[in-house]
Amino acid sequence: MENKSAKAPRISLDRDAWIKGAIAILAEHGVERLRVEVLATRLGVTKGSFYWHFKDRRDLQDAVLDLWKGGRIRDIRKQTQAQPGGEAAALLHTIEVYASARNRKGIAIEGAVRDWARRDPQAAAVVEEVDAERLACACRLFLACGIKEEEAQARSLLLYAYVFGVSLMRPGAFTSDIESLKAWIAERIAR
Amino acid sequence: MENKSAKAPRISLDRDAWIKGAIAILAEHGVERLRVEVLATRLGVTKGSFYWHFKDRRDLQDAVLDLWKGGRIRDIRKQTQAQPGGEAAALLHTIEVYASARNRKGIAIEGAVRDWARRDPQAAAVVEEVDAERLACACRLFLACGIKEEEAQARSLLLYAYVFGVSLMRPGAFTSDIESLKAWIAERIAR
DNA sequence: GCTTTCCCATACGCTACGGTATGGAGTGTG
DNA sequence: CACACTCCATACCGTAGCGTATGGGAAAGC
Repeated sequence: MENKSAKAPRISLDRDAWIKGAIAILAEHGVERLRVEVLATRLGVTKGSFYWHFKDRRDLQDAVLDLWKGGRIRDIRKQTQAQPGGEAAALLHTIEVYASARNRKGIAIEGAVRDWARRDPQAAAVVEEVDAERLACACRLFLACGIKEEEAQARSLLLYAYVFGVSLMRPGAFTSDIESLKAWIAERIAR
Repeated sequence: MENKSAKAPRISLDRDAWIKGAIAILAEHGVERLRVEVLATRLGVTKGSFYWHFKDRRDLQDAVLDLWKGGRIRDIRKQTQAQPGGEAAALLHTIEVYASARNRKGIAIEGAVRDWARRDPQAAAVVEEVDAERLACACRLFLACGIKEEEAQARSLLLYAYVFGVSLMRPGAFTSDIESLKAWIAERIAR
């Protein structure tokens, strides 16, 4: 029983609200389940609204990729900026941020996008760009630590491959103290 | 125009043929696209046949998981058996096998299953079992190399996380000589 | 030859979803 | 007040896919 005077104050979604909702579904269920009717229902409207803001489903997907790409590049630059002398700490911090169990939502999105990229060229291109930026950022830090070019590149690749790798493993039953293992690994990568 | 005397000799699929076909689709398009009608068409029959061999779609999926699990466990045990003194070489060989660009089909299946595991508890359980077995196998090799328990565990985790991580990265544009980078990384993990 | 069993085809109902067409309520704007 | 613009609802069509019901042909056993 909704009172007429208390009814929803004409919310009026914009493109961004749709994209954010889409990213949420992406994180929870993957691209395949990112459907316009489902998303519309979730946002409390019908798909009639969707097709006013977007040309079609693909249009939404492209917007999602764009937003994600921008956010990731901004984030990695922020995470890897270090004052002179603090580069090693920044590296450990980066590993910590990406490999830790908090940041759940971000890891879920990351995984969904990477899976998406395995079949979609657009998504693959975006992932490649983001990876390149991240590798470059890490590489800069290693170089600032006095490590020579090729080794810096190798360590950067190892760093991100490891970080993304653990995100899709479940080393739960492997050992009692997973954290000390991760600490050892971080040291081996960064130093 | 099919000649009556030349028509197909009553092929008669069995459960295994369906499962193998399912794995092929899994590798190419992921679980979400593993549909019984599509699979049936691909095998040259209709879904009437499918529902004779399987209870439902889930039944097929479980069979796929079972077959994959068995194969992976058998494979990792075979890959990691080494004569005394050859353990370090076996480790490098393991990295090489899992991280190299050949073995494409296997990597594709691996990726599809891991993505599958992010939403399906059954798949997650299977992945966890396989991971545990692989970690244990690698750990054994490290221990045989004279590395102490905790470090062996850490290195094993690093090994597989790295290997699975590179499988979903595209470090193509990062450097000119990706192979020497991978060689450096393999050395750092194994020795 | 007849029956049983195996394997598959056909036909059906149902749901989910993409995309379009169209109307309509709300909010400004002249 | 008339009009236009924005945002959304409703209705509709077409396709893909799951699962079921049922029949039918081939091979095997009797």
